[in-house]
Amino acid sequence: MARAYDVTQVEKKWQQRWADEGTYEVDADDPRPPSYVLTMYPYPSGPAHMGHVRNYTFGDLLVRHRTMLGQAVLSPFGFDSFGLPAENAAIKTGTHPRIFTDARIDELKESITSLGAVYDWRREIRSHDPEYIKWNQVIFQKLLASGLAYRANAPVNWCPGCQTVLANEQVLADGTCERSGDIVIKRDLEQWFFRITKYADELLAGLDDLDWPERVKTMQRNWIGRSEGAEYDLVVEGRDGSDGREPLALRVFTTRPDTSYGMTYAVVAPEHPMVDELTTPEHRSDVDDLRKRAAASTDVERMSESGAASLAKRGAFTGSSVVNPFTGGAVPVYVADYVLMGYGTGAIMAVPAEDTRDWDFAQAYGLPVVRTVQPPEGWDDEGGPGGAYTGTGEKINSEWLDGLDIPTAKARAIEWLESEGIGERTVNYRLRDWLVSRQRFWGCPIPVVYCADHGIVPVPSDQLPVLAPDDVEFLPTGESPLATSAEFLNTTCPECGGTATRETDTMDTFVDSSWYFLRFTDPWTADLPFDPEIAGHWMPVDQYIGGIEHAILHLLYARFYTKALADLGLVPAGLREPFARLFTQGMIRMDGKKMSKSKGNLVAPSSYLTTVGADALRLFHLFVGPPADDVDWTDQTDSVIDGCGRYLDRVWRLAVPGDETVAVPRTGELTGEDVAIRRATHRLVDRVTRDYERWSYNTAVAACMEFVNLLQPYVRADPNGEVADEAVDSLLLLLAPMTPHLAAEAWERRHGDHIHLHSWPVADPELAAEESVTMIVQVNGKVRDRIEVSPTLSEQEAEGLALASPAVVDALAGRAPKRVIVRPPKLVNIVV
RNA sequence: GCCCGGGUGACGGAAUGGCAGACGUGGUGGACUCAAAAUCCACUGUCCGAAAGGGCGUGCGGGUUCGAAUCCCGCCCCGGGCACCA
Repeated sequence: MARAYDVTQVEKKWQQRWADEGTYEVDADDPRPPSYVLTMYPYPSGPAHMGHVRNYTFGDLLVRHRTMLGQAVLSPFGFDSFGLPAENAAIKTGTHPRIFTDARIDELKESITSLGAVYDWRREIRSHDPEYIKWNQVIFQKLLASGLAYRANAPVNWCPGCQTVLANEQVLADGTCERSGDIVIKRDLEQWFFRITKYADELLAGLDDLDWPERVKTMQRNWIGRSEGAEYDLVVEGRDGSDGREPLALRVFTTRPDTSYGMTYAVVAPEHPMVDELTTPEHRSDVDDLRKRAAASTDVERMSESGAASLAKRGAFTGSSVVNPFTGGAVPVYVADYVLMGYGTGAIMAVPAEDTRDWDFAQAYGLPVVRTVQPPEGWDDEGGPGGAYTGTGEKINSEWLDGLDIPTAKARAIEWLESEGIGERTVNYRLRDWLVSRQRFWGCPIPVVYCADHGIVPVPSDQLPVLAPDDVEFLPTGESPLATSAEFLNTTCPECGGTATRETDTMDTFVDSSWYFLRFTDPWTADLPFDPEIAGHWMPVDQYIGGIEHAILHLLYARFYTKALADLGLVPAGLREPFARLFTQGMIRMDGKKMSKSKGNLVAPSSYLTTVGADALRLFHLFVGPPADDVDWTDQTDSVIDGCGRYLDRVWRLAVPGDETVAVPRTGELTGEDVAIRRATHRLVDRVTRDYERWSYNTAVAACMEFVNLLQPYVRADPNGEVADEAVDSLLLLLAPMTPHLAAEAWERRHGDHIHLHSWPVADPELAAEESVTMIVQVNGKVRDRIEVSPTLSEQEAEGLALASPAVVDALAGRAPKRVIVRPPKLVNIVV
């Protein structure tokens, strides 16, 4: 596409200028009000893709806009540079991950810069940088010292493809690995955890005050999964202690203690520690079979077998019974894999009448049903819905709870349990502690050693960072490659000097990304990860921008880390939330699928940079639709991008003096047309300013296009010089955050100075005020006339004008108005 | 199953109670040109009509209102998230 100006030369020139002049470098002592705009730091996978372009366009626009609004905008950039792709490349090609990663970073950095996105590069972070590793390890040790990091043996998620364990958050709903797609299996391993559950309540409550997309908050709420209920003991029949044996009770968790009278059996998870004790000899083989099957099956298999039909093979009777404390009656105890050891107490009271899973199981095993909530009429009739009833209703078959509503009955039941000492009110969370160990090389080493005498000993701070050695075998063995380096593995105990071995696991890369935004505020302090005061100056991030895919993982971990660091005194105690506002932009789709490397449907931004240029590509991303919406990349997209380039050419011709299509300007008295252009200019400033504030960039661009459509014939005919200059200058200022290169170059040619150092234009409401507006006149809601009226028209005048309109007289055809709705100056509606 | 979004011309979208379809893409016609490109101008929801003009029209069915793409109720479809969590 032939262009009106040398796009490449202009864009390179300004990218160089912004870097050389440090235009977007700010410090904490800057007198302007601080603002922190952050785009999620990327994993460096090579040159930027279209998703990056979209992401960084929004971020860059905000940085430039806020700077023009007079704020000191902190705009740092860094790289989430630890991770599996580099290690997999090392396994494949033998290139060291560091060399591989640094090369990818150079490519990404270069392509980000060529978009015209500006950052304070002095603050650049790479997670694999030894300085960053050191502070990562210091923080780990502080978490360890405070009990927030701990080592435990637990059934963990193992991804055979990645040859490492995964956090719960990294396992998808279908039981596969979010990264490799392999089916995740369970393994019992000794691993490191962060005690995120300690903050479950705060993580939940804190969401209320965040200016985040509602769906992200909902996803986090669901993930934390708080549920209130009660735990109580079911005494095992014959084991109440009266025969001299140790009393034995099964503790269950329920959110519906009000339904206790409907308990017709109890269930324990296959992994429950009491299974052996509960199982009688004649049921031993059934129970053992079930436990074996449960242990061998993956979550995928378990879930594929859900439904009443397959429930029969998923449970077994233990032969024991427990006593329902409410009724005093005994009910049988089953083992079934629909009860999970990891939630609540791993045992439940089963109420088939009011729980669908219990209902299905009871059907399969012929267990009785006792309703404790009155279902709606017809529920149990022939042809009625039948089954478990989980809705509201009056309590029945529940003795002293009868007639109550469910919430009241719940409260009464808990009061009774507590007064009898049988149980108590409890809160359960779905959220599990964060498993941070990874059996991989390319990550931050966990800075502890194991000593036979002293157990787990942190590596002394003067020996940090613990860095991975280069002499390792990059083979995916299921054990960290670090374990293959004898030099690394064997060390001495800092406590006693005796022989010790190092921890060879590395940290989940989500640890790195849980505090990088804090390090950005002060990456220079020598004796701390960052100065708490300076962090407090910039934090929280005023606007965080990223993809929806991080709705749970990164955003939840970063929130946890911020709270933990605040409690450890590393950031001001009052800083409880890292990201005040979050924006999640839509993804780029092609052929209905997300555009990504793995799907093989990438469109490279670089090809556009050399043809239409960065400004046109940026403008396209802003113009194509609301920022939060997905973008469909179609056959038409190139035409739209060309259209954006065409628009910029028109702006160039209007703005750069010496173009023969601009008429010689006139001075003196303003004509009606001059006033109209001036009004349009001020209205544009007002409208675009408001559109920026509400993230409506697509309409802001549309308004600018509309303005050029109006302005172009004006400057080509007989323009007033002052009016035309004000129009063009205002337009350039409004475009400056969107298409920075064009705006900067055109402005420099017009005025000789730097547009991005100018302040944002302000509309004069008087000049923007319309002289006349179009009033719609309707008869019975149908438009019959349009009348030009003064904006300050009175109701009487409006009605008079409307009734006098020939078109209205025509439409009324002699009928008398029944009612006249007058909304001056917009509308009159005559009802007959 | 549950929880969010969303459904408007050929296409991306605009309008959040008051002129539906701004702006752009595509299309059609025209100006300029020897010609093409570029540029500029006009038209472009649908039906009836030569035109003037009029009817219809925002997934479907109802409702509220002088007035509904917009608010309410019910349904259909599409996208996303969650899901043996007791």
